[in-house]
Amino acid sequence: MEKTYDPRAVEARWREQWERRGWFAPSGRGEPYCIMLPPPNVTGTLHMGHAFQHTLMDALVRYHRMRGRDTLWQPGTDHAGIATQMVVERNLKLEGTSRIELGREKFIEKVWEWKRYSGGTIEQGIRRMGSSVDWSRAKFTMDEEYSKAVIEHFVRLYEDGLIYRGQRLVNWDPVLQTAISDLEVVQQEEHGQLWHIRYPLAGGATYVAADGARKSYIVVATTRPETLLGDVAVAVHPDDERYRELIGKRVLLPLCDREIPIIADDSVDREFGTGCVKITPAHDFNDYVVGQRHQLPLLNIFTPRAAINDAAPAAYRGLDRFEARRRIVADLKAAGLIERIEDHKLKVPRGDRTGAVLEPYLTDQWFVDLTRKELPDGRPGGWTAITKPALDAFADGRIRFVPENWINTYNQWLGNIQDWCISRQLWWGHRIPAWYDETGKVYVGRSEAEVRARYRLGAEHALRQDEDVFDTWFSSDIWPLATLGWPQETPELRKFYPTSVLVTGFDIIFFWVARMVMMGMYLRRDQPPHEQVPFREVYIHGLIRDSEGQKMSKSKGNVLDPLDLIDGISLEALVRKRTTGLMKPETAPQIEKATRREYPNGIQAVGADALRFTFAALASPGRDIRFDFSRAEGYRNFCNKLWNAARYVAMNCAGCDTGLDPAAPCAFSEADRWIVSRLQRVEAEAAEHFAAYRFDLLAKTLYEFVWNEYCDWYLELSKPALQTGSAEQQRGTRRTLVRVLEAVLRLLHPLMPFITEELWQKVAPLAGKSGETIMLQPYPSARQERIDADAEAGVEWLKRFILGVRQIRSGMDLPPGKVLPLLLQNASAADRANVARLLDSIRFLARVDTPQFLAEDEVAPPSATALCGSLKLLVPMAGLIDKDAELARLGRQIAKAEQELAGVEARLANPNFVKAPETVRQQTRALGDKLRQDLAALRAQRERIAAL
RNA sequence: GGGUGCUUAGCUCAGUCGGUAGAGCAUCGCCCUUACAAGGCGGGGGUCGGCGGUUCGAGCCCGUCAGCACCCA
Repeated sequence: MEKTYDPRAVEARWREQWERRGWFAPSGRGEPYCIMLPPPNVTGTLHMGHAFQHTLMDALVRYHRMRGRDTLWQPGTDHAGIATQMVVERNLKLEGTSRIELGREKFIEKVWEWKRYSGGTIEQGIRRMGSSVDWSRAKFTMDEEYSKAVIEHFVRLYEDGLIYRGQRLVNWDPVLQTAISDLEVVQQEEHGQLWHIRYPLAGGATYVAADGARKSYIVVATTRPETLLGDVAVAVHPDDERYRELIGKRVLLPLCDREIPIIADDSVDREFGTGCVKITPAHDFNDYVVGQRHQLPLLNIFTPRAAINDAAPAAYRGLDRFEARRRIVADLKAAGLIERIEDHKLKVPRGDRTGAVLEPYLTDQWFVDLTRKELPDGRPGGWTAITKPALDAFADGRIRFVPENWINTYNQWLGNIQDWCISRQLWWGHRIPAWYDETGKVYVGRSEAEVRARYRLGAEHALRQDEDVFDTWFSSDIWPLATLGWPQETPELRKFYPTSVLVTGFDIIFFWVARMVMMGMYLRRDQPPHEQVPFREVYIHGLIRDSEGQKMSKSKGNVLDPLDLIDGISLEALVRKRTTGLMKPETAPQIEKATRREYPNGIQAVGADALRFTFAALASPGRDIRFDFSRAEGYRNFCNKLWNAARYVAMNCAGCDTGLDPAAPCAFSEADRWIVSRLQRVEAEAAEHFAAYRFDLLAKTLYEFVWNEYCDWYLELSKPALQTGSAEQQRGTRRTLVRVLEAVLRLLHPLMPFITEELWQKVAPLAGKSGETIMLQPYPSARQERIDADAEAGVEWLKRFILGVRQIRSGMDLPPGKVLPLLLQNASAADRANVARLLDSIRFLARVDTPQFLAEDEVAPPSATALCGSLKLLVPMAGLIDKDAELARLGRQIAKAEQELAGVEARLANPNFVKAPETVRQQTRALGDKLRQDLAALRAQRERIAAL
């Protein structure tokens, strides 16, 4: 074996083998366990969030597979409507053409081309992480079968009366020219202005304003003066004394020569601006509601690109909305109608993809009803049939969140949900299965043929399919169903639905989790209640941020590519990667500088296992992760540690008797029994941590066991045993060495699949295990009867003893290799027995001669001292030890003990301490006694040395 | 405005049932000891954000203030 672990070749070999042998597929035996991979964008690349998420899912899947469950990890990709269409449009622009120029059919062909070109990238990334997904079942949301399921989904809801088409205000992206979901709107606080505009009263009327002056106008405050063209009323609060007399009167809308009414509505905030607000129902969500209440007309003044349309006065037609604002403000100023302009902070809605300012826009769209209790014909409405069950599933525990407090977020959102606009004015996606005849009458069905047959429409009856496609989430909401074959009642669907756990980020609880629950349950409502839900648990993980806590983004230039961490990357290549293709090229120098500062030597390869282990170790619940590269380096070192431990075991056990023959007796030392005992405890902890999704504690437990116990102590203890032990003892130690290591490899396998597989192949035969892969071996579980309290106590004593000698050695600057004489004073019978039993270990690990016991009345020579309980360890000073150094060392120890004793005594002195439980009081008294004894011994020693 | 989370060593974070604080990295000293220098051994480093309360005892429970982050309106 090489001296250092090199992940590259090992990883490539095993991931190829695992997949080729079909070991990722369900075994067909055992209780089902299923995780649905959140389908990534088919044309995307693997980012840190995926890598993190995949680590956790793969750990779960490998764990349960090893536990004998019939395990399916269902992979696949999403067509990601808007995102993909935008990328392809950008590419077309570079080629000097456009979507419109190509036409729908050719454009879609281009998208498929792009998918074929870049579609494998993310899947390769997933493979590199070691994810054990069942590739043979991989699905794509635009697959023919999947698309059929999406259509079925829509048609069924439609037939149940839960889908309607209507003209409503939606969030409109004027750049993409499509409706987008509320969830895709980012409300950004920006600096703007508040314009105070005079609206003259109609017919030359006047009134006495609040300041006592008689005025012929009222003042309306607005952040969007251009929408004035679409005003249909001015509203005041009904109780507002200032304007009471004006209610029912009319104003003359500036620049438009239209008269509009002054109405009273109690939604008006009297404190905001002047207390008079303009009402523009076609361009503001609040105003829309007000308009409905007062039966006001809807006056749309924008084109789909948000330019002024022909409903506005001729002077402004065709102007872009921002230009229109400038012109309108200028014209109002010229007319003396601007009273004042003040700076104002406001929330601006922007599209999360384009960054464009969105418009509330009046369009025909398709909606899923999620709010009605009952349909007019008496059937259940969307609230009753879809929303309420999705709330109930969590309330009654059929699904639970981990960590559970996410339930609040979920309930709050679902409790206030609006109907879901599912149509998008895009070309890439599932085209809505609705057809219109010449009169505009709509027919919904699974295909045009079905529609014609069903409604008896002959070929002479022209039908035109709806141009729009579905919101992507309206297809991924049936992911757990459709990937398993729904609407067919397939064996897979019966076996794996409901799935076991969904692993995802909190940012898509609304987008995806809630919608899968709603639609999954609705479409399975004929099943028993526990079988309807799409998953039993939802594990919500944090977001991966950079080391400064910033979100990783291309534009910030702080993105890390998981593959670069696995493979390593030079500084120059990293800088190039981060600074090319920026939206704002002028930020490149800054990004370059920051990158050179943070990674002056580029990134050294750590391998997939170390990266996975890092993610697991950082996966504390309810917390975002600041990705710290030094942590990954630490776990690369851990891989190397494990590798070298195995190397040691191989060197000492390969070709030797490792106790496989049951006829040959083994003698197990205290150390052997200790490490086996500790292993049981670790195995029990591992099971707990998996059950609680505490990957961080799991990683910590295993790390500490391997490094601090198995390597630091057990391997060292095995050395004297193998050098000087009897045949039985050597056999016992070799057997323990290989068996504990073999178990450790299985314990670690779900987190670090590659290195554990590689080492297992070498170690397993020595441990008498056979099998083609560690993947399919049982996960270790604790055996109570192997816990050995005596051995644990013995080795703890030994560690204290050796630590004492090492402290003397280190404090005295004595070379590690130098064999020291050692005297023991004040030894109890137990101490004497321990020394006798563990003599070889003591001599080897402490590097001392056989210790000599001092008789009770014997005077010790001047020595450096350490304590092991009440036992005093003495290293004679003659020729070895520096008096001043030893005094300083003792001084430090005394100070420490004094400080601790002071605390203990303060507690004991508290008169109320009698209320503490007896065990605690006894513990505290014992601690005080021990400290006092230690102090006495240390002080006496200090005096003796000082007197020299 | 409503909600959630966070604040512990220089940095990144654990801390279970309330019993008197831990890890990794960094740092300092000694050591290339035959598994591992990506290492070994030892050390230093803390007013657990502030204040108040409950308690014999608070990093942990309660209240309050401050700061940071995110979500919703």
